[in-house]
Parts: sequence; structure tokens; C-alpha cells
Amino acid sequence: MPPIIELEAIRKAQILEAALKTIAANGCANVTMADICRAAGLSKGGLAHYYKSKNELFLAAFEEFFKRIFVRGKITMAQFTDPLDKLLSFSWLYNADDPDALLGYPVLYDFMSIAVHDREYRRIFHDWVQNWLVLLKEAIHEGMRSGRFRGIDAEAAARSVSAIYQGIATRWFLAPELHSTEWALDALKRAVVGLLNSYQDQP
Amino acid sequence: MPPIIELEAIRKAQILEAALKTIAANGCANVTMADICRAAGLSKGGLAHYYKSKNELFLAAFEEFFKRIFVRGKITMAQFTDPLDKLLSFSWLYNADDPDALLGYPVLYDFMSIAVHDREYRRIFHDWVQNWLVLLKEAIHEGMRSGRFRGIDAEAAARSVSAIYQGIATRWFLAPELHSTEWALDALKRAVVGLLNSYQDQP
DNA sequence: CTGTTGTCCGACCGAGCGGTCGGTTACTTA
DNA sequence: TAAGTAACCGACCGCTCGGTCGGACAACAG
Repeated sequence: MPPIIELEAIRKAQILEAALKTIAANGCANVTMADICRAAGLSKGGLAHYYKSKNELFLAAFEEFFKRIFVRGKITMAQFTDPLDKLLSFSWLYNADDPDALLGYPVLYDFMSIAVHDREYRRIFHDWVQNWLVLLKEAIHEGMRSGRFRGIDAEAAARSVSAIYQGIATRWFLAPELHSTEWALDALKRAVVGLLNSYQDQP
Repeated sequence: MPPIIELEAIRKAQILEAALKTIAANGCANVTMADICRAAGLSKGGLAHYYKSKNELFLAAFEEFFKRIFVRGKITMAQFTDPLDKLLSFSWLYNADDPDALLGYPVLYDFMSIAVHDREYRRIFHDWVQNWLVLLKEAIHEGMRSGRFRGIDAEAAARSVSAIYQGIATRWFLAPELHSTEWALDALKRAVVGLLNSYQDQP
């Protein structure tokens, strides 16, 4: 019997945290089980007690990661009342000091490159995107109910807004010499507002 | 002395082609030298004669890839005369039957995930993006000279257009069940036009 | 003909990694 | 106290893969 009843949950959280940190720092391809063991303060056998294989551990780590980022975005979004502000509330994505963003980018790109060739990873990505879309769609619908927006195809617009976020993020993160934070924030606003106007002008 | 004077160029092209195909099919992490040798029709030693290490080969392959895609985009863009059409001329990116696109996405995502942790890879990405920006900027300037556009910050707008392309592409490719080609093309047009209008309305 | 050089082969080596397994400790239960 | 079990350790095994190396072969030079 475990001395602490939630020991398993604690250990697993420890391990996942260590895995994400190590992946973010070195990239999936360069991460070994030994690295994660060291970061988690466990031995090989100790880790194997909780996760049978590297693949199982990585899947769990990525699931944890996506959950964490989504919760973060949801909470931040909820702090705004104006629907447009909600749609623009992800500016923390372009904040180089934000620990979630800092950890997030390396992990996300690693994940995507695996997802290209792995059906299960792609499913996770799909579900994640869908969650974002629901959130954004709600904000758009809210805006239409209140009269703030009109005539917008919420489904399509949500997809677009989400995609624009990711596009700007990619450039901002991978080519920072060419893409300042100021540009990212300004570009996002212009693109999103322009997109919404486009729907309102010609649905 | 070589029997054919350009043998080296021929072999290198053969090898790079094989490498890109193999990477696109399996992903960098799962590609072995033996795989590439097989695809290129060469032995291990034969390949080593032209590329000393895996890293050197991969770098050359990615450089070749970026050059190829850029040339493709440039040529396609040149087929249009209207500046807005030029900015929207990358619709082949969202064509599931286009061989360049089909090969390109897996390679690009693999590349980016490496670039996150590798300075030289990031430099290549940086240069590539910069090439696109020059192209897009030219089209915008052209539009302003001809009166088609007015008051646009060409530098910033080019960055944004390029980023929007990539964002939509990511979703279209990695979550196709949620993002149809029709959506991608429509979203692109709305976002780009909306963005340009934003600059013209409030520079 | 002989030596040289470019091209290519494939057997081999050594490092590194994921996963296993016998063993140990500490706690619980009977 | 004895037995059982969860938690954990780390040495070890087997395999894969990148890189090496001696050699084969052809074309040319002298």
C-alpha cells in the first residue's frame, strides 16, 4: 500500500513535467529516457513502474501539454467581456517572458512534426484545434447576439482566427529577427478585424 | 577522372531527391542512412563519397528543398499581373494533388521542429522567409505605384500575408477533417483583403 | 604496361539507447 | 513476527544506426 494515497498521481505529474521540460529544451529526437529520469529524479526502473514505454510516456506528456495550454487560453479569454477582445485575448502567445509560451512552442513544433506521420498524434491535434474552435465560435456567437457583430459565418471565422494565430506565432517564434512582438500584435488585430469586416460586408 | 564530367552534380541531385522523398515519407526521426541509400540506388560507401555525414546531407537536402519551393512560388506568382492576384497566387499550397505541396509539408514541419533547437537550421528558415517577404513586398509596392493599393506598410503587410499563408496551411494539412480546401482559399482571401483594407483605412 | 585517381561497394565496429529483470527497501496486513 | 506488496533501483542485454575502411573496378596519364 502506498504511504501517500495519491502517490501515483504525484509521481506521474512529476514525470510528465520533467518530460515536457526536457522535450522543450532538447527536442524529441534528442531526448532519452535517461534524460527524463534525471530530470524527474527517478531511476530507469522507477520511471518504468509508471510508464511502460517511451511512446506511452510521450503521448501522456503531450496530452498533458495540450490540456494545460487550452486551460490557460480559456481562462485568459474569460477575463474579457467584449467579444472582439476575447478573440484577441491570446496575446500571451507572443510574450517571450511567458513560461507557458516558452515551453509551448518547442513542444508544439515537435508534436506537429510527429503528427505528420502518426495517426494518433494527428487525432490529438485535431481534438485540440476543435476545442479552440468551440471557444472562438462561442465568442463570435455572443458578439452576434449582442449586436457587436453581424452576419458572420462563425464556423469559418473561428477556423480562420485560430489559423491566423498559429501563422503569426510560427513566424514570431522561429524568425524573431524579422518579426517583432509589436508586429505580431498589430498584425493579429488587423487580420482578425479585417476578416470579420469581410464577413459583415459580404457574407 | 570522371567518365561524365557532371557526374558529381548528377549523383548529388539523385541523393538529395532520395533524401527528400524518404524524409517526406517517414519523417526525419525515422530515416536512416540505409533508407536513403536504398532510395538513391547507392551503397553506404557510395553515398559517403558525396556526403560525409548525415547532418551534412540533411542540411543540403533542406537547402535544396527551400530553393525548390521558392522557385515554384516565384514562377507561379509571376503568372499574374494584378498585385492582389499575385498576393493570392499561392493557392497551390492548398492543393492536395500538387506534388510540391505533398512533399513540402512533411519536410517543412520536420525542418521547423529541428530549427527550434538548431541555430543553423533557424538561419536557413530566416533566409527563406526573407526571400518570400521580398517577393510579397514587391507586389505590394507595385500595387501602390499603380494605384491599386494605397497607404500600406509594405514591410509589415508582407510579413502578415506570409504568416497567414502558413497558418492556414498548417491547419489545412494537419487537421483536414476540420479544414477544407474551400475554406482555406476563402479564408486566405478574406484575411488578406481585410488586412490590406485595414492599412488603407488606418495606416 | 604501370601507376594514379575517381567512384563505389559492403562488411565491420563501436556507441548509445530502450527495455528488462533480479534485488532491495519500506510499509501494510494477518 | 511473518508474509505480502507497492515503489524503486541500476546493472545488464540486445539491437540499431552512423561512420569507417580495405578493397574492387574503370578510366586515364605517363
